[in-house]
Amino acid sequence: MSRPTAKTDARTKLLEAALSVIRTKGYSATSVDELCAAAGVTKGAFFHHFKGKAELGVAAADHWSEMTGALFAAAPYHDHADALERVLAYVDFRKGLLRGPLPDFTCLVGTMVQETYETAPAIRDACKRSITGHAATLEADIEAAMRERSIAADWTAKSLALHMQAVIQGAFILAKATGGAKIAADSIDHLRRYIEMLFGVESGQTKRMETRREADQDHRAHLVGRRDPGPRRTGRRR
Amino acid sequence: MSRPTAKTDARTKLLEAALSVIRTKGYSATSVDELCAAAGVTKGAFFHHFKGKAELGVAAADHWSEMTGALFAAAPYHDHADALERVLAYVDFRKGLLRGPLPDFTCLVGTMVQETYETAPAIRDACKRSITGHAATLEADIEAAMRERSIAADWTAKSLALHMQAVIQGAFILAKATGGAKIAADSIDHLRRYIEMLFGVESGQTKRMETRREADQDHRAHLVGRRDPGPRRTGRRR
DNA sequence: GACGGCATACCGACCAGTTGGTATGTCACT
DNA sequence: AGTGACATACCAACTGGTCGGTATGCCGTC
Repeated sequence: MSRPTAKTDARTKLLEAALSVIRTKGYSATSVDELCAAAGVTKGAFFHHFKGKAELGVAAADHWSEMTGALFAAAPYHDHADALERVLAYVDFRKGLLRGPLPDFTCLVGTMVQETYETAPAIRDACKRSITGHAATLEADIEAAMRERSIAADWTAKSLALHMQAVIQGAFILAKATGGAKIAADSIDHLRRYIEMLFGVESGQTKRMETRREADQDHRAHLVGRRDPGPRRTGRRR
Repeated sequence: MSRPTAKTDARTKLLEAALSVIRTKGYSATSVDELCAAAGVTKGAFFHHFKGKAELGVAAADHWSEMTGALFAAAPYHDHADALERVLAYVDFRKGLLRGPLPDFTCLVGTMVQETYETAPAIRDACKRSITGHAATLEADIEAAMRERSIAADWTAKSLALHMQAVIQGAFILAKATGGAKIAADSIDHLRRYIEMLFGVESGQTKRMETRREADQDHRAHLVGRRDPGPRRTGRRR
């Protein structure tokens, strides 16, 4: 049924090329010819597998969802027994991904949706699926954390999960604007601090009225190998 | 020096058209011809004022900085005597801007930089100037708030100002993906709560261990017409 | 096990329209 | 008569997309 030519068929090569090229120059600026050249296939192959450029856009977003889905599913942040720690470890994991050239760690669908939200509904929807689908994988942990820590909040697990995505997407934009990842890492630090505060974690970070003078030094220390001593309390309330 | 033909010269019309068209379809997908048509001028006028499309991109970003700079400079959030309240009022102001069609309230430079960060350094730099320049206008208030509230933190006013921009930019992406502003408003709510928590504001929002059952109801109440009872302290500035 | 029939995967020349950009001209002021 | 502010006409390169063709595998039939 699907053992056509061999290992890497043209479709897969085109999809893989699309991720790389579109993340570098955007969707609109990426031409079909360039995509074919990058994938090492001909235009005939392109239009054999996709009805047009727009369909490739959708397929690329879906492919992105699969790739990132697998990456996050296999990531170690799930290992923590404590739900809140899983959430925080997710944030750390995202921060850890901010390495290498910008096109390698920024988000395909975040880029694409900005160019297509008004002009290509099919692509926009694929991007929406990708983002909200990924956010949904965080909801259970956030909810569990809320339960475990007895958090009664006027925000929902879903809204926090989406907010986390917003911060990450925004961090990518700042990174692209400044040409470096540091600014993105700083923003993710703020996100982590926010989550800690939401859940009442007393980290060594934000304290009031104490004029701690070592504060400025351990700026990034909290993420390299950070591991909270353990769940404060296994118990739940409610 | 600059009273050429009349009220709205071609350059200004092109710039204004650029804001609208680029925000709708992105920079790459916007053609010079379309820009000219939208501005009601000819191609000759375009290339008379700009060396090429890239130069228009830079000029559009600079124009955007001027426009938004004036908007925010004239905005009422500066009126509060309390620095923290100015910062929070800024957040509210940003949230209040989330009205009408998406292309009307989303950010030009946030869109452009995603398409040009690797291919057009001049545009990227103009976008960077726009974002960091705007963030810088928040720094003084944040710093003053930190002083007034005696906050000793391991984050800087600058990093918080930039984080606020990241959240807003990310919120725009989510809004574009979902086709609505609500998701962006929710994210800005989270941002507000974060700032409140950073500064130790005891708002009616996130409480722990109290099983408040009205929490779920007043979900959006806190921003529609929110106005803290008044400055906590008329206190000094610098 | 050779056969024709048929589908899939891919090739690459070609097309019409669009792209950013140019060359030249007009015209109102100064 | 020169200059800034446009307009018109035009172009070469590129755009997304088409189309006829080929190579190869799988199938039931004889």
